Amino acid sequence: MFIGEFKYTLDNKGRLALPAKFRKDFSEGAVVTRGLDNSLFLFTKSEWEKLAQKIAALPLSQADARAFSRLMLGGAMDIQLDKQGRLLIPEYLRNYAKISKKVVVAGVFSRVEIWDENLWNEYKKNTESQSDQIAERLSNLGI
Amino acid sequence: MFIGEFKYTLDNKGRLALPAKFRKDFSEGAVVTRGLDNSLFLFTKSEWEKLAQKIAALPLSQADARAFSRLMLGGAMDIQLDKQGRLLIPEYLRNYAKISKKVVVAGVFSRVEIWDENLWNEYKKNTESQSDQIAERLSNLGI
DNA sequence: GTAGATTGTGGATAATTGTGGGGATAATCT
DNA sequence: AGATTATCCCCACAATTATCCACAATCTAC
Repeated sequence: MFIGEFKYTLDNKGRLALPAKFRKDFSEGAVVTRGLDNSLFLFTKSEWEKLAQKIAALPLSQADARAFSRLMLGGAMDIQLDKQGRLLIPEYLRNYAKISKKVVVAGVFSRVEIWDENLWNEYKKNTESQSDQIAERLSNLGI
Repeated sequence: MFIGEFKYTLDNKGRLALPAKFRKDFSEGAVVTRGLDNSLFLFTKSEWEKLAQKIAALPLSQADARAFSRLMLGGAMDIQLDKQGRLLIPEYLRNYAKISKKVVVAGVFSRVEIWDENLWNEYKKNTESQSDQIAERLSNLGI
């Protein structure tokens, strides 16, 4: 299970270090693909297999199912860590996630998310303020 | 399993390189045919057999089924890679997919799709913007 | 606090891959 | 038949990518 939030900088070859605790889980390979809110998802091989099977089972005849599988399967990429525990993120995924230099790596249970630091901060700010609102609304309900 | 998104340029003989990771799967030959959304589909021999069986089993009485099998079966072509892992796409398929020079090759699980780069970008722009639908589909799959 | 190990980051070198072209052979046209 | 065109096989080479090594900063253990 992946938990925690870590900051890294891409070197000028586009390589990204993973948190040391995560590395052994990816020793057999990793799969990155497009995630939500301009993030990237990183799965272990076995988690990915399960997901890919489900996506591939969607009907070819439906246009939006095709679009979805093109985004997720076509966007996915098999990669493996180098000896220092780094991975090279393909350019098109870096573009998708608007990743420039500073990156946040976050463990979210069964997957790892990769964010551009600015987007991450922005997103956190928004959700934090939202959670305040939610709490307030809850308190109005007497909780 | 084919995954990933790769960019190539056709040389002036019309040859298209395949991603190195895909090549061994096509060493026994490949089948290209008309795909959906103005792309071309590329199958391994064995995947093609399976799909062709399914299509052939469609009821001849339905006009849609006839049209679909003409599209896929009629457009299909047996080809094989040269020693550098390139394939020569027949002209009528290049025309169908509006392929000119820059090409995107995308792995989508059991098939490989071949797109003109411009059409691919356009298509992606249209689908990426529907991120809420993507989120919904992902949560349906348990992500 | 000090010594040793670990980790983040940067480069150098070696291997692979993308792309181009020449020439031999086969197919097509006049 | 002869000429023209297309197709396949080989080689070549620049550019990209993977692999290995290096080192400073940080952390851990005693």
